[in-house]
Amino acid sequence: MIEPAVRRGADSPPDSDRATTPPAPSLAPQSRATLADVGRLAGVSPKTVSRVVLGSSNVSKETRERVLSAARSLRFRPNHLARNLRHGSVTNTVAFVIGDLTNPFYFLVAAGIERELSRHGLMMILAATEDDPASEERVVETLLKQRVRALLMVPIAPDQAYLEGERQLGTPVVCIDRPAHNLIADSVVLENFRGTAGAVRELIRAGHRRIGFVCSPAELYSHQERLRGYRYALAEAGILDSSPWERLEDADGQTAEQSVHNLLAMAEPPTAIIAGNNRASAGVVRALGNRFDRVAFIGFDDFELADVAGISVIAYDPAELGRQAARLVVERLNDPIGLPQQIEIPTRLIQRGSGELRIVEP
Amino acid sequence: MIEPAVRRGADSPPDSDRATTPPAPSLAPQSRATLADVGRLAGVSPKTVSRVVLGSSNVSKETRERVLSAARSLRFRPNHLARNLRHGSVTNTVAFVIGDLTNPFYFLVAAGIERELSRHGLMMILAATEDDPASEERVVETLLKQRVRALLMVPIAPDQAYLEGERQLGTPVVCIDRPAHNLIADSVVLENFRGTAGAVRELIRAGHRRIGFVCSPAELYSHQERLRGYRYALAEAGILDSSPWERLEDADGQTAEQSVHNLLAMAEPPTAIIAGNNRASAGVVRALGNRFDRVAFIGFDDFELADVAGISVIAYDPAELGRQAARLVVERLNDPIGLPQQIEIPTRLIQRGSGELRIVEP
DNA sequence: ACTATCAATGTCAACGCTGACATTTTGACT
DNA sequence: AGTCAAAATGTCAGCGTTGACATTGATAGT
Repeated sequence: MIEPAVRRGADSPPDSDRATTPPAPSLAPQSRATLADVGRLAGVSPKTVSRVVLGSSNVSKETRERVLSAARSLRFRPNHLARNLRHGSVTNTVAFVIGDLTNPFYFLVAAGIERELSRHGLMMILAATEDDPASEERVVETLLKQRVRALLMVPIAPDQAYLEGERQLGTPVVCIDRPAHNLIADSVVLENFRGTAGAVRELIRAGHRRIGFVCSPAELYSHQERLRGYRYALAEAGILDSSPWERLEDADGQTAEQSVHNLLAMAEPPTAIIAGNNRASAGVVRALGNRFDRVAFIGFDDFELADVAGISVIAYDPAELGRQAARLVVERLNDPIGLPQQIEIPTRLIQRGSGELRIVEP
Repeated sequence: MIEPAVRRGADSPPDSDRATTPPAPSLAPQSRATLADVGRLAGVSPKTVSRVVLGSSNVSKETRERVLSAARSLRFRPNHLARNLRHGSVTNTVAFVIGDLTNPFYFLVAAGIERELSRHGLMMILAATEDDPASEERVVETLLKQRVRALLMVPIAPDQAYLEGERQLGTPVVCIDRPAHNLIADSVVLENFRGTAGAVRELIRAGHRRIGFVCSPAELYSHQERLRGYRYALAEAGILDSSPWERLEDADGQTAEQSVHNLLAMAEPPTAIIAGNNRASAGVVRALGNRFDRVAFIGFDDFELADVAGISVIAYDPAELGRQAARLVVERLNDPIGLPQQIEIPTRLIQRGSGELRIVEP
């Protein structure tokens, strides 16, 4: 932890010297100018300087100009810490609490958030929990001490009840990608169910009956929903037990490749595979090595150059997810009361021909 | 712009009512507890509460416990705005000013920054300038008003002299990917020159003589260096004029594909192409469509699934770039004096066989 | 019993700013 | 010249916290 060191200028020697050492006004000031400094130079009170800075109308033209020139020459920059403290400790910083910073998905979400927030004069502070449930509360606590204006988070801890008090104090909390547990909060999620269900239906239509599903363990809401959609669409087609083809073991993002090899080694291997997230997709692609004539493939989440490789995906707009979440934050700030909303970001199947278009004989 | 609204509790009615309406102490407090509130409940002075919160030793065990329990029951959370103001307006927030949020490169850098900063109790605030030089100073100004502790930036404006005063006040400025203009500042850049020079040498070794270079206009330091490395290695091989094969026109990230088609339409088309950045790479891959038997290809910057597609790249670790930059910030905070450093992040050629390994007859 | 010492706690002011309110100045109109 | 409203400016306090310093009370040493 870096300690804040109070840096007063070299023209503030220890007390013993003060009486004898003359001030050195010619040197550039070593500490920041305040309203009072500007006022002194312009021959007005700090309050008048404040009025100028805030753009109040009740300042004579010549005073305003004198103040502005003094401010410029002292490089005055209003202290928002002080201003915010004065105004009830309300900042214009919104925190985005994210599990795994290296997942490109979240970055695109963050980009959407940043853009929307900045349209409303709000700034985004990014905090990572390293996908560690225990650190979530600690990170959030730190942010609240900074008096962030609102919280955007990808919930990772099993329980967000610790935020209840904060919510009552009027801090908006918006959950991203999955809803909060034990906390009334807005959330923005994907159409997970519709996404996989649609993909499965498409595969069924092409004649596939044995369809594999490679994903992480279904602990997260999003993955549960995707699994549910997959099973539901299979059930529609009369396939009531899909468990032989479910491989929910890619916890670390490295196992998906192996899962595919396992599936292909079955006596009756699947003729198509769906990946439940972008990490799993990468694993599947690695395992299949573009041999989609053998096994059809559809991945959840688009990725760079998937179009070149001709890989079909269930796509959506991560930036839109962020944008909507930020929009909810702004809405809640303007109108703290109101029922919590759950927004669903649409997904759509982009068919690029990675096997899923070919009609398969049963 | 959202106005900070002072939210005092419902138990603070207008003055006219105050005398008649009894306070409702049973209701949860609608405003945040302060040191004074906690002190009142625990029967001690605010200062003693402060001591407990700061972990000072000079508090008796029983007082400490009484205070802690009072703090817990009031959900007390120290106000860092006030604390920071008291301590000379020094925060623990470091800003990362970034041009284009959607470039995955910067996100990985940001991830590296965040991780390193958090090891030192610092938080990262992300601000985008939308690649607009004019907005850089505005964005930075806003951040400085918030009294960010240090600035990490990808310089986009042609001049950073406006930060000189701030530097003198002790705010570390570290530039990323390219050095600052007219400002003494640390910077962390890539081994751009060595990267392209090495790639060209490898192609020369394989027998290539006509090597194309597809990139954005060489306005940025990084691109200039890459171009320089490309030309230098060609000159080493006796090829003194490479201009016919230079296509520095991919300003928007969309033109690279067209540039490749132009190159291939030449009377003597290049037998190999180097892309100067990841956007250009995507364009080249799109244009060539994996037909590396026709034209060899090496891209600057690795990307997801480049290994699967077997595309050779000049790679480096973006997170390392961020980590080093953050390290510099921490170093400068601990030791404000010292010569500015320029750190170079190594690049290395990863040969995956996108044509560059095949020996070409001259 | 009497001081010296030290631990535990309190008082006060200030960090920089701005609302609420007070005062002074200006100028327009009798 | 005298009155009054409006405009321009100033005074003061307090946002929540914590250093510097003061005070209290207990313990130990003579």
